[in-house]
Amino acid sequence: MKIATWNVNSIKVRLDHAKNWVETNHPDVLMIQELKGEAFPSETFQAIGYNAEFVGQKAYNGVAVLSPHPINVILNRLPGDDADEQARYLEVEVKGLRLINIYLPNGNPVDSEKFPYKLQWMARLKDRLAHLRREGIVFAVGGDFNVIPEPEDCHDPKAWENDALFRPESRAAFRALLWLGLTDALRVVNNAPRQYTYWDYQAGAWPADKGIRIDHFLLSPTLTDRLQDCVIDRDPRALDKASDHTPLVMTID
DNA sequence: ATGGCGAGACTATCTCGA
Repeated sequence: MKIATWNVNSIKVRLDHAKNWVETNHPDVLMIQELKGEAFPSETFQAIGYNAEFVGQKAYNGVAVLSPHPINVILNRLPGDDADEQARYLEVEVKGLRLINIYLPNGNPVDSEKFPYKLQWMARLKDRLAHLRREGIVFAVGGDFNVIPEPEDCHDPKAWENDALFRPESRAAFRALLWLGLTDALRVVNNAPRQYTYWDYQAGAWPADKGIRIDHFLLSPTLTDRLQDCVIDRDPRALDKASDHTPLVMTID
C-alpha cells in the first residue's frame, strides 16, 4: 500500500501537477495540504478513478484525501477547541487503516498569538493520538507538520533557531508525539543528511538545496513493523510553477 | 555582500506562508 503526502500550496494552481503525479505514481492514498480555497476539484480526480474527501475554507489552509478505494471519514476537525474554525485536520479510514491528514499551524511570528495557537494545536493532536493509542487503533498521521525535528533536518540550523518551525517548544511538542510510541517513517529507512521536503521560493533555495524537512509520516508501532520504504520525491519541486513542498511517499506491506 | 517569491483577496496593496 503506497501512501503519500504533499503540500501543494493551492490546489487550483497545482491541479495539473497533482493530477499528473497521481496518474504517474498510482498511490493508494494521497494526503494533500494547503488547498487555499473553499472548493475542491473532485471531478478531475474522479475522472482518473480517485475518490476525494476534503475540508476547505476561503483563501487559507484546507486538506484533502484522495484514494481509488472507498474513503470513510471519521473526523473533519481536530477535537479540543470548538472555536477553532481552521481547516487543518481530516481523519479517515481506507482499507481498514486509520489515516490522519494534518496541516499543522506555522506559528510565526513567535511573539504573536500564532505561536501559542501552534503549541495548543500540537497539544490537542497529542491528546487525539494518545486516545487512538489507548484504543489500540493502528494509524499513520501524515502531512505538513511545520516542525524541523532535528538540526540535521535543516540546511542552516543557525538561520532557523528563532523560527517557530525550529523553536525548542515546537521540537519538544514533536518529540512528545514520538513518546506516544510513534515512529518518524523517513528516518527508519534513511538517516542521510539533506532529506528535505520544502525549499523556499526566495533566494534560490531550491537550486542551492537549502531546504528543511517539515513534512512527515508518524506511524503507530504495528504499522512501523509493516513499513517497507519511505522516500522523498524531489521531481515535482523542479517543475515550472512548482509548489514549495515536494511529496513524501511511504510503502506499507 | 546583497537581494532575492508566490497565492489569494473587497484589483492594489494587503495578509499569510516557512
